[in-house]
Amino acid sequence: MARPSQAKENLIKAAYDLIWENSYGSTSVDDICARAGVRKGSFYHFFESKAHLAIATIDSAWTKRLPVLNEIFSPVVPPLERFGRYALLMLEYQEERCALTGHVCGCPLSSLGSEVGTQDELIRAKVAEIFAHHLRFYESAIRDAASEGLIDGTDSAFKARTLQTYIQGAFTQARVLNDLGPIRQLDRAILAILGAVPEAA
Amino acid sequence: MARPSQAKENLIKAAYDLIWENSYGSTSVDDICARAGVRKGSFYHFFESKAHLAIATIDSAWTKRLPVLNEIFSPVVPPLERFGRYALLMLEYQEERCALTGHVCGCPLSSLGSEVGTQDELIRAKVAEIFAHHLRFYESAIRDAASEGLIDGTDSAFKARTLQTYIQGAFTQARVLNDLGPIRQLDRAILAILGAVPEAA
DNA sequence: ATACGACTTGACCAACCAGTCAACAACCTC
DNA sequence: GAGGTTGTTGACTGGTTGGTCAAGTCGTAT
Repeated sequence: MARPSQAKENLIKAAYDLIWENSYGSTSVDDICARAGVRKGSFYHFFESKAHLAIATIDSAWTKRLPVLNEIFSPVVPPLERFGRYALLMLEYQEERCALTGHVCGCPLSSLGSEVGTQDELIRAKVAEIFAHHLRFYESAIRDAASEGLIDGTDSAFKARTLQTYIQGAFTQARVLNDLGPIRQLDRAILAILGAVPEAA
Repeated sequence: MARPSQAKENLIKAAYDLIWENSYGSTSVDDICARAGVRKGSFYHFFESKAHLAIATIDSAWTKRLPVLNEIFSPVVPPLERFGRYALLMLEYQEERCALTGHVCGCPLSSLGSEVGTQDELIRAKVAEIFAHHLRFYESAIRDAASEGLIDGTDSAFKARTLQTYIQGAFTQARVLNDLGPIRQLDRAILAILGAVPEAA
């Protein structure tokens, strides 16, 4: 039935890389097609618009990220250590990207969401959706940490939101300053925000 | 000598508003000229490129913001109250913009810096410069708070950086979620991050 | 083997993009 | 009021933008 084709996957990968490294607005459909080795006609066979590709890109990235988060934030892992592992993973991703592109690229979701947030409601909502998923991991780890007496347990939801806001800020700042410093401090700052003594690494 | 003209100021104001509300990439020189009521030829009489206008926009905004910060972060104001006033001002700005545009717009510097950070080094560096200025206000207030015994005084520089990262995250998140919530929580979260009991408002 | 739908191709479009330019108008100084 | 500088105008360019389309190609289920 289906004629086998890697075009769709190639387009998603190319778009993800180009938008992350540059920006949504400065990445043209032609750029994406060129990197993917796909003709523009095929692009519009798979995606009805550039915005729809961006959304597919987010979905694809989330599908790949979810099992990783499930592992890191597994209830088997000591609650505070989950954040340590998460911070380390984020640092590794950023270092890898930075080595590849010569720039600190920050969070692809954050950058994209901030760029088009006021203009493309579909993309904005999709980014917000993924953020909401992340928040659940933070909340769960914070509640577990509180129940083990590792941190103060009042208003876990507020702590989780604060943490997410901070993490998002770290990525944005790293990109703007073109400096991995904020990502390197992620681990320490998370523990500080949670009010934990930094010995759970 | 100089023929009086408001064109330059109009262009800066128009660019500031349009880029803040939308994005750098999606704001064309024609758009800016149209809103400013200025012909494109005049644009290029005052600015050598779109990027140079963006930089002039940042400079102009900073020149207007500096005396406000000097007042809020005056040594005359109790250290922790400075953050409270700052948070309130930020909320007022955001509410005003939101009412005007129908969207939570976040921090214009942050959004712009994140968008073009990997592509335009001049703009990126200019945004980073303004961030560095802000950091000094935070550091000073934190040191003052510590010397008054209001908060723990170990590693004020780290606390200031953490705070700035958080504040930046709050703006980005507010924009992406199209929700003033993160800005409304600014006051409380800042005090929590500083480890202060929330009674200095 | 044939037929059908999934995929590909390259040419095409109108709109828009940042930036240019030569001619012109208004102001200030002298 | 003459002259030089500063600001203004609108038409122009060459390239790029997101998106379209008709014609073709290929795999596969029957």
